[in-house]
Amino acid sequence: MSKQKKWEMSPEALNLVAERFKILAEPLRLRILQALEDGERSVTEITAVVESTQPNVSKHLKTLQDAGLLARRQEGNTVFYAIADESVFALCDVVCASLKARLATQSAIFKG
Amino acid sequence: MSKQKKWEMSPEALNLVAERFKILAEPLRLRILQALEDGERSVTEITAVVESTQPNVSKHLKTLQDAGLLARRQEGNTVFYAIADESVFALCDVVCASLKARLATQSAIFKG
DNA sequence: TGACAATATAACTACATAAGAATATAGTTG
DNA sequence: CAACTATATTCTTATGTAGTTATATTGTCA
Repeated sequence: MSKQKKWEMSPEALNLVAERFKILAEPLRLRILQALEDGERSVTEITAVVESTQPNVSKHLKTLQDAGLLARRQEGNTVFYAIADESVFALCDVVCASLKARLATQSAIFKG
Repeated sequence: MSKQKKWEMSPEALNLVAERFKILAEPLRLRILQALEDGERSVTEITAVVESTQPNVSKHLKTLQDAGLLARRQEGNTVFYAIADESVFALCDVVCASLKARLATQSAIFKG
């Protein structure tokens, strides 16, 4: 692992970064992103996949779209959402690897 | 950019990922991590750098430590905290790049 | 136009938590 | 032990927001 390069961010920049993390800090929103991994889907489809209510899903979809993570496309009566920023998957992968490493370390404690 | 590999995570795993994002979704916590980028620091030093109150900083330090992101070392009367999980910097870099790209796109709209 | 379907919005409730203030705990030094 | 310093904890207030329910909006088709 090479050292990350120096992190020179203003407090204002950190506020924006924190906002992005906040968007991703909701399990249902992560499930929505996961549901769209293979391509666009309608609101009804997403609602079924993530097993929530339609208004709740609509609200989260708006949040994700406002954050620039989703794109919206309307076709007649139905609205399709799609991933607009693939970096979310990279972020989740990094977190996942970190969590796995941590759990492995903790688990090793009990193996004596 | 190559496509991320398929994302097969259970809802429970996504809950854990969301929790990690939630830890990072606080500007002051990001500033604390930034303050520790170059090595360990005492609580007093951190409090001065991030310009907050000591109790508030202590609480956030505990949150970060509980999440496995910081390590704690006590020496006499003073306590030093240090980064325990370098992945946080990688995460911030990814978010930062994504935000920059988005702002560049938006800004281009006004350049005609 | 009227009935229907898909999506969005509004009002509300419940819960989580950040920040501040006061205090407690622990370690040091005289 | 007493005085002091560094850090942690407790309690409170204020704010944000996820989820629910009800309703509004928008589009289609008869």
